Amino acid sequence: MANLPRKSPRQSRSRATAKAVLDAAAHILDQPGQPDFTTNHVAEKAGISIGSLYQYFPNKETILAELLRRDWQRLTARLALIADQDATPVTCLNAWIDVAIAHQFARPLLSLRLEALETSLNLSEEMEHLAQRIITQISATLRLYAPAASDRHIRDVLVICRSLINDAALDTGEKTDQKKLRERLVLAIFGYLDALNAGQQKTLD
Amino acid sequence: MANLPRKSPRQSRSRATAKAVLDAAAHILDQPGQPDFTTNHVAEKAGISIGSLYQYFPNKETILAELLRRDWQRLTARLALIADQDATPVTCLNAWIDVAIAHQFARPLLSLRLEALETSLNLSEEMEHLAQRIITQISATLRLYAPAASDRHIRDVLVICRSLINDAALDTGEKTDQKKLRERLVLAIFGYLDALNAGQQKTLD
DNA sequence: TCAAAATGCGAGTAATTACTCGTATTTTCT
DNA sequence: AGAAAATACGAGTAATTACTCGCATTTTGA
Repeated sequence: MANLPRKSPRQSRSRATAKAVLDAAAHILDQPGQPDFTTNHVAEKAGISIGSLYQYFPNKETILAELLRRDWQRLTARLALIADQDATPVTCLNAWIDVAIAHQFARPLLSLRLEALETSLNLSEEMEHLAQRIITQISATLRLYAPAASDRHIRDVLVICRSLINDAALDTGEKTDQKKLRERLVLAIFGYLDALNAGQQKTLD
Repeated sequence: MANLPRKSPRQSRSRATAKAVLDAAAHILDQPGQPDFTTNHVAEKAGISIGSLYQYFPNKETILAELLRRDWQRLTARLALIADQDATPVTCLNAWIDVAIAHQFARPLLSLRLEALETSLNLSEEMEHLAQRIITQISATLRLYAPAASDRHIRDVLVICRSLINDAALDTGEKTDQKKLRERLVLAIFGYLDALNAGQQKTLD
């Protein structure tokens, strides 16, 4: 795998080329079935030559990393926007759920596949930091609702959310109703947290 | 991809060969990092030649399919055993949780990776049927606890269980405590179902 | 206008890897 | 024992695919 840094696009022409690559890659990865995600195919779909592709992406992995970076950045930006409005915990959580669902439904399979690569791809520190900040915010809000929740409990809630949303994204047959998905997410999250609160009270008795 | 049927092992020697292949494959897939799951490597780890491997497995996918079949069969057999004892719903559910956790912890990464292949691999009808039977049993038991649960709700509970167990399997750092995982699973399952029951009662008022 | 820089091109290279096939060895069975 | 069947072997083949490099074309800037 080549790892040489490539020049970054200076002219608008080359910026369009780089964008075409990312768009084509995103499109390919959002298709059902096992995607033909080869560099040659990406270049073809982007309407450029394979040589041009490698002028701005030093290797295949870089394309995925950039897609993941953009996806993640878009999501975290929206989540942060809500957090900054310091509303009540429940309002915050509800808004976050909406954002997460909308994000997943925009490009269901793409999000799903990028997420699967999260561990194998090495993200930039910028991303790591951004991610940590969002998780901290969500954790803080969740803990306002369930003060006794451990880090593990918080993580559980996030894992549960992801799995339910991902499962909905896999529903190719019948279009999953976003509103109903929302209701079920609320059920799962607050079900878990309420049970946690109740259990904690019991031990406090 | 060759698809010719190969002869099935007749002598004990060849049965050992086939077993060695499966054992090696399972071992490779249970290692952390991206596994070197190539046919040549599997044969090498199994201590046999690549030619011998292809004498009993017509192609690479067959190895995975057989691994998945065995894994799934072992799990469903244990789950069915519990269901046949017709205990109370809660007792059943608790026993099932223990089985699921033990199964996952036996070969954490292997289970995880085989599960990811579940959709792309085409399982035998025998497996499909067996799976459906187990799911039906679990669904019935869950519905005894939460009569108002829809198919979707049942599926949610199963999805939640899988995700929490899988997430625990990924914990390479600190060994996740099985007992604590159990408690959290109970929290998630009954939290969801209790919330469902409560919500249903509310609309019935 | 025109040289230099930037960008585009795509046939070709090198590495990987699933899978074959002719041959050697071992086991079975009479 | 000895022929036939079963099993083992592994160098070699064919297909795929990430990536290069020399050259053509376009854009920039003075």
